[in-house]
Amino acid sequence: MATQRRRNGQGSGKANPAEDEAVYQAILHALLEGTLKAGTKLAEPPLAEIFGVSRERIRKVLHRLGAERRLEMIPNRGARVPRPTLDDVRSVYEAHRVLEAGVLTQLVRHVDDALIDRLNAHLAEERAAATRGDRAASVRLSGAFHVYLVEALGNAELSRFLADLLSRSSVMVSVYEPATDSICAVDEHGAIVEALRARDLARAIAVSREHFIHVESRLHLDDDAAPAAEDLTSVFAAVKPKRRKAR
Amino acid sequence: MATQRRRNGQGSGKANPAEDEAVYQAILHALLEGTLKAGTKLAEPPLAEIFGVSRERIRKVLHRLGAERRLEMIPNRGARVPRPTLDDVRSVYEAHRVLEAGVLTQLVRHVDDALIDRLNAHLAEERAAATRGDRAASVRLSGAFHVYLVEALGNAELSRFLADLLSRSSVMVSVYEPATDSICAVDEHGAIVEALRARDLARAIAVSREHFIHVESRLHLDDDAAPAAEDLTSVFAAVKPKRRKAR
DNA sequence: TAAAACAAAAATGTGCACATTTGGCATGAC
DNA sequence: GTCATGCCAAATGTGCACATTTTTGTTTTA
Repeated sequence: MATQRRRNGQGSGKANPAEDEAVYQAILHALLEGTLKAGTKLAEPPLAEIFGVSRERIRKVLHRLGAERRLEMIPNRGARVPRPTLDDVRSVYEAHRVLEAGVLTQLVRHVDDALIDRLNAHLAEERAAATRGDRAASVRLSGAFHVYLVEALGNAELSRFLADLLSRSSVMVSVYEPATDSICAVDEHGAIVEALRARDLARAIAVSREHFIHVESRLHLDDDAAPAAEDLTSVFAAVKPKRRKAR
Repeated sequence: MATQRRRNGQGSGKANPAEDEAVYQAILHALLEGTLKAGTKLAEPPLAEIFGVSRERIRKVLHRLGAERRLEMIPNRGARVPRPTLDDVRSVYEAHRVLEAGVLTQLVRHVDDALIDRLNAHLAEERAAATRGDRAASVRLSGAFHVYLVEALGNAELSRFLADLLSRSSVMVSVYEPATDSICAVDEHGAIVEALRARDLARAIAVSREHFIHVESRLHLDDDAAPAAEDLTSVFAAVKPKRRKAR
C-alpha cells in the first residue's frame, strides 16, 4: 500500500492548466463579490476538498493571489482575506486620484471628437442604469468610466495599474460599504468629460479631484468586531467539485 | 553519493526561508545589473545545480519573478529574460511621465520648505556625482530623484508602482543603452524643484514632460541580432553554492 | 538536398510522503 | 482563578518520483 501507483481515475492527476484557472477565478470572484469576508482564513486542506483538486493546486493559487496582494500570506500560517484599514482604503483612493490627474494631463493633449463621443455614450449608459435603479450596473459602469479614461491613452502599464487599484477598492467597498445612496457620480463624470472637451486641464483635474473626495467622504468604518470567520463550504457552495469525498 | 542528504548548514533539508530570498536576490541582481542578457533562457536544472538548492526552490523563485513581470513565463516552456520592444520601453517611460504629472499635481498642494530643502540636498548629491564623473552613482541618484518625488506623497501604492516601473526601465536601459553621454538631467531635475518651490504646477509639469521626452529621445534600438544566450554558470560565478556537484 | 517523420533526451508540471511549525487543550503550579 | 508548561492534532513547506510536454538529433522519404 505504501507504493501505490497512483493511477487516479479519469482526468489523471497530471497537467491541467484549466483547473488552476477555475480555482483562481472562483476564489477571486468570491473575493470581489464580498462573499469572503475580511479576516477569513483560507486553509489549504478544506479548499482542496471543496474544489476536488490536490492541495498543491490550491497552494499555488493561494500564493498567486498573495503575490497579487489580494490575500495576506503569512509564512507558516497560511492565507487570510486582508482586513484593510481605513487608511489603506484612503491610500488606494488617493493613488487613483493622483493617477487620474496624470491621465487627464496627458489626455487633454490628445482629445478628439471620437473620444468625447465614446465617453458621452458611456455616460448615457450610466444615466440609464441610474434611472432604472440598477445599482449593480451603476457600480460597474461607474468604475468602467475611469477605466475608459485610462485606456484612452493606450498605455498597458497604466491600464494594469488602474485595474489593480480598482479590484482592490472594489473589495474594500464591501467592507466599508460606501453606503446605499445612489452612485450619483454620473454628473461628476459628465463634468470631467465636459472639461476634457473644452481642453480645460485645470477644470478637469479640479472636477476629478472633487469627485474622488466626494466618494472618499462616503466611506465609513462600520465595525471590526464581527468579521465572523465563515464556513468555506457554504461560501463556495456553487462550485461543483470533480470528486468530493463523501461526508 | 546519489543519496546525499543535503544537510544544509544547521537546519536540515527542510524549511529554509532565507534560501529562497538568496536565490531571488541573486537572480534579480543579475537582471538589474544587466548581466543576464535579454532572451536568455533560465532553465531550472542548471540553476538548481549552480545555487546548490533543490529544483523546487528555483521553480518557486522563477514563478515569483514571472508574477512580478521580470521574467517571461511560458507554460511548459520555462522562463526567459524578457526582450522588450522599443514600444515596451516607451510605454514604461510614458507611464512614468503620466504618473509624475499626477504626483506633481498633488505635490504643489502640499509643498513645504522642508521638502524643497530635501530635494535640493539631493540635487547637490547628483551634481557632485556628475562632477566627479561617477556614472553609476549618477544613474542611481537620477532615478532616486523621481522616487523622492513620489515618496513625498507618502502613498504606498504609488511608491510601489513607481518602483515597478523603475526596475523595469533599468533593465531596459541595458538593452537600449541610453548612451554614454552624461545623464545631464540634473539641470532638468533642478528646474522641476524650482517650479515646485514656486508652486507653479503648469511649469512643473511642462518641465517634467520635457525631461522625460529628452530621456526617451536618447533611446535607440541597438540590435536584436546578437542576444547571445550566455552560460549561466559564468553569469552566477559569484554565488557560492552550499554543495555544488563536482564536474 | 531538403523536408518530413520519428525517436531519444531533457525540461516542465504535479501528486504524494514526510519534516517542521503552529495552535489548541489539558494538566499542573502559584 | 489565572497563568505557565507541555503535549497532540492540524496546517504549512519541501524533496522526490514520476507523467507530460517540448526540444533535439537522426533517419527516412520525396
